[in-house]
Amino acid sequence: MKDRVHTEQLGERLAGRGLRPTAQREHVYRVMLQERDHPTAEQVFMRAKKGMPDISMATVYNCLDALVKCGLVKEVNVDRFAMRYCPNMEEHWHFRCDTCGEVFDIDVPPAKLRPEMPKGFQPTAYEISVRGACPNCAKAN
Amino acid sequence: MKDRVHTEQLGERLAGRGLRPTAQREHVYRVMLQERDHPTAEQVFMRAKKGMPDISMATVYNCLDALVKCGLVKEVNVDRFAMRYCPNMEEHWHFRCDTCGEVFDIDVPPAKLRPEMPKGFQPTAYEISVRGACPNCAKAN
DNA sequence: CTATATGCAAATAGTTTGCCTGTTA
DNA sequence: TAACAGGCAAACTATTTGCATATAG
Repeated sequence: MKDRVHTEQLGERLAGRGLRPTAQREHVYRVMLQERDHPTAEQVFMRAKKGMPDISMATVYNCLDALVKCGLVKEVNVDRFAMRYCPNMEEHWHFRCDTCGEVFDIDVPPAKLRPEMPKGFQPTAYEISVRGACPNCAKAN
Repeated sequence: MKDRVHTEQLGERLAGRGLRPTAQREHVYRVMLQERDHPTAEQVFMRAKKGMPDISMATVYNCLDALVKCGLVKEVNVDRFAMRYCPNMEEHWHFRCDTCGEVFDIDVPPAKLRPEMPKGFQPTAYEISVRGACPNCAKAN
């Protein structure tokens, strides 16, 4: 149900940016909402092919771009490897596990979200990511 | 003088990691200390060629790797483009200007440096980068 | 003399682009 | 029917690798 609401938003959101709603964009968005993790474009591609076997990698990039432009998905850049995409639009931090490579959302009290900058700097986006061991991997040593 | 001290450290630091001191590694380190900015490997390569015309790109990567391994340089990953290298080993944040692309060090009171994580997470590195307009570009609108 | 580092060129990974066809408003 | 989107393959950028030669311990 919640996904349905989101999917209906999609058309308006795209239109607001002069972008057209297409089957591929809707499908990619649906795929992004299905698992609340931080897939790479490659992973989105593989998941998207399950319901739409002919979709191409270039289209996945195009769709993800469109979703980023209309504010439904965020790009996350936690390491030197592939860009990841995050459907959680709440302002939050990321924790990347050095052992399993997984990326976790860290919810943070609003007061802490926007650290002060020296005067003159005008921040628009805070990208805070922490690396280390996630609870699972820390337990397993 | 300050650089000289650093350069002398280099041999021991490398040895401590089982790495050999070479002319190239010393030269790349010297280049890193000359301008306290956040060059990409490509930029380090171009600067390094001035004093050592035959150095190769692969060697620049090797040298930067060696410097990272022995804790004299840090990798900085502020966008989806090339990795940057930072000779400032003090714990600090980064500010990346969306207009000019420049990366600035932001010194932060120690209390703020290591935000708390939910229990179970064991952080080893905090990578905090903020994007927006730097003082110069903000002034120029 | 043996292990490690360099230089070069080729390989790779992630992403973007060009071109032609299909689809949307 | 004009502008935009999709599919495919080729191009591109940043980085890594393999291999022959050079150098450090």
